[in-house]
Amino acid sequence: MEEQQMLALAQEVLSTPRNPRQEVQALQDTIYVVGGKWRLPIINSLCNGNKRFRDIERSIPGITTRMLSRELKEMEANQLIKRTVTPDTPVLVEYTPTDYCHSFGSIILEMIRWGKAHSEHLKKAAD
Amino acid sequence: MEEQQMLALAQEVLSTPRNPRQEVQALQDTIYVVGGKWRLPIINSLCNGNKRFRDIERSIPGITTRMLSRELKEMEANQLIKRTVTPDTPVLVEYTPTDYCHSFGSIILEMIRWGKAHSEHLKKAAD
DNA sequence: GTTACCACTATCACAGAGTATACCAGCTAT
DNA sequence: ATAGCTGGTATACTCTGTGATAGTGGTAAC
Repeated sequence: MEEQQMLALAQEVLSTPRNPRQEVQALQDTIYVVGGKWRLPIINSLCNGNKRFRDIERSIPGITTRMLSRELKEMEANQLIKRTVTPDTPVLVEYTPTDYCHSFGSIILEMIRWGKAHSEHLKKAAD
Repeated sequence: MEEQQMLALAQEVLSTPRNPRQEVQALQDTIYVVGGKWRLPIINSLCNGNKRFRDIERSIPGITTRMLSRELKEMEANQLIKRTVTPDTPVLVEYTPTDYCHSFGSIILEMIRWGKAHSEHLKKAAD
């Protein structure tokens, strides 16, 4: 990415809203799509290079096999991920994020940034 | 904000993760705090300048008085907003976002960006 | 005097998100 | 052979976030 583009992005990101109606709709759409406790952590895990069921499971504290299984199925149906089975022995199942899936990257990064800042905030407040 | 700072921000936003353990924790913390259907739309509405109960309500499609009331109360308890009562006649109640509340700005903007891009995506797919 | 706005609160009810636990078939290393 | 890995399913349960509906007390306009 070029410097110019990055500046433009930063400016757009930081600009003030223009059309509240449209923007609240966009916001609610996004909340609907990434809603729930597990979508974004799963996408994050996949984008971090985890491909196999148990690896993804282990990378997300607190998730159960049931929830992971359910979410992966739904995300495959929604074209967010691709499931590939290699029928060697032993069988290998791999989940890979699609381009569409990668489009959540900025949201996830902002949320990680916020979470880190928040924990710093709590540390300081503990003094 | 200076150009230098903005560039640094853009670079940080777009950088690849380093510490997956810490980052997944930060992500889950954030999801916990902004979880639910209404938090972010309410914060967005407040940041757009809405102060009064009915104004906020009207600015968020689908929300009920009950949910708005509940969320506002909890957000006040969590120092996200300030509630000010002016006991003139008629009584005036105003909700204003705290600095802490403003810290969600980047997340909201990214989600609005995603939502807009998503609707463009759907329009194109309709062809 | 009745309609309507403001700022809510109360009660009831429910789907479905999420949890807990157990289990399965197939493979593999010891 | 038995313990452990992989990639899941099945069953049962909780629980809470959310929705629907109604109502309150005060003010003000027509």
